[in-house]
Amino acid sequence: MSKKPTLKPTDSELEILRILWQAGPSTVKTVNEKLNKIREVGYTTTLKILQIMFEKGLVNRNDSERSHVYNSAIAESDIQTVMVNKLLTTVFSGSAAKLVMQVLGNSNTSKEELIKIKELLNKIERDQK
Amino acid sequence: MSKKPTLKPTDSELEILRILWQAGPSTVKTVNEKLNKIREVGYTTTLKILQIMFEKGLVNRNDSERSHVYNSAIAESDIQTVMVNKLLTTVFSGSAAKLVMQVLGNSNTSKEELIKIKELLNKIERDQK
DNA sequence: GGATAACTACGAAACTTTTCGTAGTTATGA
DNA sequence: TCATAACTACGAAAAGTTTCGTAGTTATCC
Repeated sequence: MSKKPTLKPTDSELEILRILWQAGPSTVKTVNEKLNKIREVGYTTTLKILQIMFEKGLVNRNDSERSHVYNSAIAESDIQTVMVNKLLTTVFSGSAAKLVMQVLGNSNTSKEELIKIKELLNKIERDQK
Repeated sequence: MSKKPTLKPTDSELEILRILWQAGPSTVKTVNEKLNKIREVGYTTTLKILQIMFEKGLVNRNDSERSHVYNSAIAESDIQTVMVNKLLTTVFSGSAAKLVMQVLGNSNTSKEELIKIKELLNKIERDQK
């Protein structure tokens, strides 16, 4: 019965979602303070976006206390899946390999991470047989 | 002296850029026809977006003929770099490994692609030493 | 109780993006 | 040449996003 969220957050919404994922349930005040470590933004601006996100179903809200407590209503991994798939189709014509090569070729990935990735590759190869 | 493009195309702009990358220099008519294979959109809508993109420097234009010919002014790889980096920071907290694992875990990648990726991994490992 | 502080709600302005109607211009062909 | 087709230009409406001012409500503390 609850409306399913858009799963297409705007940039501002994503910024707030990241804060919530990292911090867990938070008041507007807290979110706004963390936002202001990155850039200047008014309290009511943050409040408004949180309210819009609540309407969209992107966050849920506990208003039993005077200071309402907001929390992400969607898992970080869900957003990651959606956003990666979007990037894949819109910018890499669906080629996962191209995307992966772009990432690996362009960033500094630690040895440990590379090993993890290689293990995953081996696992996928095994499963494909 | 030419203005440098934003490198932050909107969704509609990206859609058109993809068509141009794939097809090369194209008239509005051609672009619009290809767009309409995906979704219905008016001719003047496509024209308008192309004109805006021209103003932004995202595309260049040859208007020596009556039918102006538009072409992408930025390389596909440049957009790929920008978009991947954006995704990395905004959705994966900068962890390339997480992103790669998401991609590999969630899509059907061909054996050949997997091999290519593994080769790239080996190369990076070698270079790191 | 009354002033002040800490909140939320509401509404609207400012911007950006998307869409398209309409008018004007140039080419084409009967 | 004149009607029609194929374009571009212009402008503005529609929709979405971002921002914040102002008003109202509730708690706190003297």
